[in-house]
Amino acid sequence: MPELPEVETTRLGLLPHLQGKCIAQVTLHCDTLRWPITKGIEKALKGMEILDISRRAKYLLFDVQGEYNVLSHLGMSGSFRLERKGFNLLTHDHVVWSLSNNAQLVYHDPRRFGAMMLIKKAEIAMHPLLCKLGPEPLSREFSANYLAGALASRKGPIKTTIMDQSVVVGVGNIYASESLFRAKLHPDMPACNVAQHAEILVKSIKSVLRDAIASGGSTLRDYKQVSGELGYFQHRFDVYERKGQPCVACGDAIVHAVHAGRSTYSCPTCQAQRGIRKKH
DNA sequence: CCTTGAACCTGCGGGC
DNA sequence: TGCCCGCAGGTTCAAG
Repeated sequence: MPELPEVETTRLGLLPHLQGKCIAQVTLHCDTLRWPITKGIEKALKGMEILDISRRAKYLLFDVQGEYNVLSHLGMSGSFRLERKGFNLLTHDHVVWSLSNNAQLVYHDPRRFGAMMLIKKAEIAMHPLLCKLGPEPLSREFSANYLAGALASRKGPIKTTIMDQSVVVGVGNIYASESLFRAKLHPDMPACNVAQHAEILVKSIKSVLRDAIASGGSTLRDYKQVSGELGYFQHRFDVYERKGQPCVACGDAIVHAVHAGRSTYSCPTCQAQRGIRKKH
């Protein structure tokens, strides 16, 4: 479910409730998500204060007292919510952190593609899940110059390339289609041919992600903000899941395609391949 | 190195 | 009603 905007919305929702609170108890209702939940996590976190929550790519990083931080990923269907003591445990509520003020942090993930693991603070930068990630899309590091260089050796379609987390992090299946629409670039364009349009693509990715964060992310099926409120960026999709509906810019029907097994949506007119003249 | 496809797992909606 | 199929916001791994 979550791309960068949903993870960032989760972080922003959790932070004011968790920062400065102590973890009284951790309860596991499941051993394994995508990987086993770190053995001994209950003991390692007990009594520790939550100092901060940060985000890298689509990972949440809980900075807690002691030797370890907690690295978590929401996979396709994961979410965090806050409850009160005595709450009704739902199916797929896999982990509960009981806080010192009786608030309960619940990790819920039907498909269990997510993750929760301890990592040593000293090893964050070199952690295998984090060390090969590309730049943060909303940072200055993600520039036209950088992207042009990253695309130069890539011949695959631009859509799958911007979803490659070693090129740029945080862009998933929704925001890839939305970004390419804003940039007026066809998803099938070979990535190396997009190097010359890197500036508009960088701007489009940044603006889509910023707008989505400002809207509390997108709720397609089950994603909710920490408060339980739905995201509402889905009401502002230009192309995603709009097959056959009129393009917001030109009125032509949005088309659906598949790239690397994932659905892609685009406007065949607005995103006609740049640099290729229409035949007549 | 780059790319693709399969795998992980559950739930839901559509067609028959 | 029930079953089977395809599909769903991600990532890793193996193989070409």
